[in-house]
Amino acid sequence: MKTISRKQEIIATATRLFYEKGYTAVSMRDIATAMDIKAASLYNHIKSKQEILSEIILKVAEEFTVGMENVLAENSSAIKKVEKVIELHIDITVNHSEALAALNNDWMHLEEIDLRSFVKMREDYEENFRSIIKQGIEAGEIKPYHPEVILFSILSTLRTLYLWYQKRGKVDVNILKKDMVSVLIKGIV
Amino acid sequence: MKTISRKQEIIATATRLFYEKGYTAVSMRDIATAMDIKAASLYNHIKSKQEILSEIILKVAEEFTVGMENVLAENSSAIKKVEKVIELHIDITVNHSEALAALNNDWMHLEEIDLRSFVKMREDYEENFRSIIKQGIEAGEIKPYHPEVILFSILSTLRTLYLWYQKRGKVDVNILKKDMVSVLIKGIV
DNA sequence: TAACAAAACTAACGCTTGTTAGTTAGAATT
DNA sequence: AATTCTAACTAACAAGCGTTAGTTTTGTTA
Repeated sequence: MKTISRKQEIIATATRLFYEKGYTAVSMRDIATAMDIKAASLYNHIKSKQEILSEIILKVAEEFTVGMENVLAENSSAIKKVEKVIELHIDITVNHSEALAALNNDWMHLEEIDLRSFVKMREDYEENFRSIIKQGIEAGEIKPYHPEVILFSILSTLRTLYLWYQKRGKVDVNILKKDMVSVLIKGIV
Repeated sequence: MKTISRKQEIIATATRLFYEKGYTAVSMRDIATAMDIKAASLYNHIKSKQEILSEIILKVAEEFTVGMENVLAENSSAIKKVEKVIELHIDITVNHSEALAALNNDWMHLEEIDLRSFVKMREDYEENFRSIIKQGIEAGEIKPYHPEVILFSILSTLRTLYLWYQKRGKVDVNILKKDMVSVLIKGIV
């Protein structure tokens, strides 16, 4: 179906514009103009502006959820799992850096089920990460700081990586992973 | 002058709403309704919606600038300066947690001189922080990681602290400072 | 009590918003 | 050659936007 690919073009264009100015500051006419068509034409391919936002955000949110489930399923130490989570974030950042702006800044403009579903995913994700850290502390692999502070510190860095990755001309992924794992882990072991 | 205090009430109300939904998603009518008056009445006290945004953002941005200048003026080790910067962020977060949402997410909706002035302040701030880290590395106080990665990691955590501080019922400031300094510094020394 | 300033009001402006209805040009399929 | 499908178009809608002008209410001071 050609419609699907055209729909993906719209979503890609919107993702870029949302990254630059935020969801509410971008109009359907802005998106259309960027594609050299009229705003009404967009509705041959998408149901609403809201649908664009939820496709952008939920697709990436599901990648996080699936990635976290894979990490949890592993049979390895807590520290190794933290490393895997860091690498998961970096992989997603590299592939969807612009979508992450919408996920981080515009999720509250989701509606109804989409909003609830996103919030649930995010809470579960944080809870899973928190339990990995707690297990690491119990096992003596991780220093006994307040787990909340460790969680917050690592997650903040990972969540805003998309801003820096864009700004400082896209470093090599493997070097980035090594550096980030060093800086984020060395402080807590 | 009563007008000034009324103006501050408007700014305080707008700050809260901008924190919840973002600058562009909040209308002048929203702000007015939250104050139990009509939108037109706001204009007895402020020039424009834009003025509200720039007062919110630039006031806090100047606190960061002044704070950083004080840190630079100190005669102490690089590590001690990094500690002071961490404490500066925590103090500002505690006092202006909602304004920081606008500063972080809506600065791009500033116009003209205000936008230029903000961007300049932020660039200078980052550059000053970067040079503290570089000096620490040269002096052997800080591990020789890529300074950019250290800067990014610490600054990301500090910049999103306002989100966590709101969510987890406002911890005691001094405990927070001690914990954050531990987690953020121990990893790099 | 009259005068004054502060701060609210009503009404409206021109413009932008997301979205719908109906139509048309071109390409693919029968 | 006729039909169907895709994807664009024009035109318009009702609602909401930031803002202005002019007026009225409210509270303080002379």
